[in-house]
Amino acid sequence: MAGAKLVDVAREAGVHVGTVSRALNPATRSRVNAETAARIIEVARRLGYEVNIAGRALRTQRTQTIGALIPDLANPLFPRIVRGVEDSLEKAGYTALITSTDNNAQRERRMIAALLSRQVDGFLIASARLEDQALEELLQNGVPVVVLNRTSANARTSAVIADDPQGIADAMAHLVALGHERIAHVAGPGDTSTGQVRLQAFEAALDRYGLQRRSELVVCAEAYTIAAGTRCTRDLFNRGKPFTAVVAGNDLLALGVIDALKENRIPCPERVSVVGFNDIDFAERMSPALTTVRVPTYELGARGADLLLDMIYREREISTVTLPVTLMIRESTAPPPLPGTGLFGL
Amino acid sequence: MAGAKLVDVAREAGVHVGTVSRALNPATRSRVNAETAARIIEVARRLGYEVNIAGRALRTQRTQTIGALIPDLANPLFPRIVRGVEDSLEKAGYTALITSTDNNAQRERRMIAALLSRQVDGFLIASARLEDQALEELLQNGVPVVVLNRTSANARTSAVIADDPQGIADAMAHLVALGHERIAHVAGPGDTSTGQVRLQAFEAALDRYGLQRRSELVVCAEAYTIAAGTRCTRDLFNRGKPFTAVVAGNDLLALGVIDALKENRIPCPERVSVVGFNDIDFAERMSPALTTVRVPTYELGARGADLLLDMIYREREISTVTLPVTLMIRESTAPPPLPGTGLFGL
DNA sequence: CTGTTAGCGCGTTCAT
DNA sequence: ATGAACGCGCTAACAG
Repeated sequence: MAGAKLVDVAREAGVHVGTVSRALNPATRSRVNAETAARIIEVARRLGYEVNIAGRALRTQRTQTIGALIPDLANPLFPRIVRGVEDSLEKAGYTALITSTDNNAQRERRMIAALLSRQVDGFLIASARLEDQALEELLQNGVPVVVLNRTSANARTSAVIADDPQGIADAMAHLVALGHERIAHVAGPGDTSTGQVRLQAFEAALDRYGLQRRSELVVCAEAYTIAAGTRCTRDLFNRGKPFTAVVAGNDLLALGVIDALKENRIPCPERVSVVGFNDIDFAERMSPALTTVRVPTYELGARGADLLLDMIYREREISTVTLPVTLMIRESTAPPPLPGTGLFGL
Repeated sequence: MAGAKLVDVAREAGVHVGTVSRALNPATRSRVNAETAARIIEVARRLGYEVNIAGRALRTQRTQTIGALIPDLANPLFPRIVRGVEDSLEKAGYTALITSTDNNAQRERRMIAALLSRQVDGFLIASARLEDQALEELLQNGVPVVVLNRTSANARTSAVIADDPQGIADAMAHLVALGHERIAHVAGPGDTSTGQVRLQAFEAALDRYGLQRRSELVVCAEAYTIAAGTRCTRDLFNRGKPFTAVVAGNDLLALGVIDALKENRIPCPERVSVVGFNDIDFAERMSPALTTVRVPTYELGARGADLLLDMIYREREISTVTLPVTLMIRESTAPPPLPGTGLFGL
């Protein structure tokens, strides 16, 4: 196990290092006599030889390592994505350097520099903003990048995303079918594609069902966190416009909404329904169990990694993969209260 | 940004690469004229020079990268630990290669091989088993290792763990104070230190309070998962011995216990109280909010990383750090039902 | 089919 | 204080 090198294997097998290198690499193995190759492989195994990736990297300019930028591992959405990434990468002998960015542009830059320094072969970025300077530079320098979950304004990025418009459309159809007419939206941050796209889909649905767009019923969160969801909902209350349902930009925001509701002793879903987005782990165990849009997170990560490997090896052109979503109806949505019993005497 | 090398900086600064190397490394900077050093640093900055870690690694035998073995990122316990690890490492210019092992010994071996191949400077292992062949080999080969959360039977391992005995003792004191006498234990896997230590602490508490040890009220889970918790609780039911409280080996098992209770329409905490361990994110938002033992997870990761860096740089001797825990009393525990109204007519 | 050589980018020794 | 040269482990190119 402890560090035999090519030269050790070569000496032991009575052959030269070049031959060993060729024998051990499946791609070049055909260029060496089958019997000697077999002997070399056997010796390598016996000596516990493992290639030194640093040495190889210096020569091939490939580390077989990619960098993954994750906004916040504590958001249960991301561990699932990471898991998909890992599984896809492992098949190709790749490994991921995973870093949390905290949605902090400065920290993100530091992380990218650290990863670049480690000669990663490409980036998987789940923390992209619509206008993303760092992402822009990466692209400019021809670094292979695949954006996950969110997109950027830059059209030249490959991406794997969920069908957000469909998800919001399904959520709205569900609420309208229940009888809701005054529906609020706690949108994700405006500098993320998910924030904007879902907001647009929300407004499109309003139009579709002939419901009035009310700017007082839309509030934009500064981050995808529970605390932000709570703050936004308090805002909504302060505006004094009645509503019977809230579509939240994601599940954490939805949990924040529910917290604010509890603060004000407003029962969910009896007086206000709440819908989330992503279907994070434990969403169904919350109180109340969260109605939300399920995103195939594992697959999202796996497909993203596959796409990136394609770009690294085959210099494939950019492409966007959109994954289907499913509305999960649980306990946080119900028909609106009867007129006269609802919020603000609605 | 795009790959300036030492030689580029040297040419631009009208000086030789050796000098540049010395000027850029804080440790050797004193050996070079202050003015030229300043000029070199300026040029490096202007050219966007970033050290090539692969090149450095080949020379120094150090990659400034460590490997982290995590059983399951989807268990909210671990993202917190990882975050602590990241923050500590970043201060030292280190990065972590994070891999999920799934508690699968074979997968763990593959991951270790992949990390070794990448010349990681050390390992942070949160997936240790009591008898861990792979860990044993790492230690044997003098690879710096710090074990997190769990320990192994091998005394030569440095470790950062929570005060499990105290946590269980607190949980038991709480249940006994509420009036519980028939307390069951859904223990973690017997091949983990956490499983064994918590079980022992459970039995010690039974003795302390003069309660009878009943083997029918102890069942050992095969994994730290919700599903395993549910299966174990069904087992408990099948044995037909009454109990009014369950101490679970960790929070996921506790959630499984609660699921099994719901299956049988047994209200928690009215008829059976449940205590978990770890205080994972969202534990307080579950239904019912989980009474559990809080472990300082972020600090656990941060201290572990510090310890590992110490071992790498100062070849420090092995040591164990034990972190204090806190019982979080919430909604899943309550006094036992009155005799005659309880489970199995208790 | 295999041996030989060179060089990836860096840090360090030795010499000046 | 700085230049020159070497070698870390590996693979690619070229001979033979």
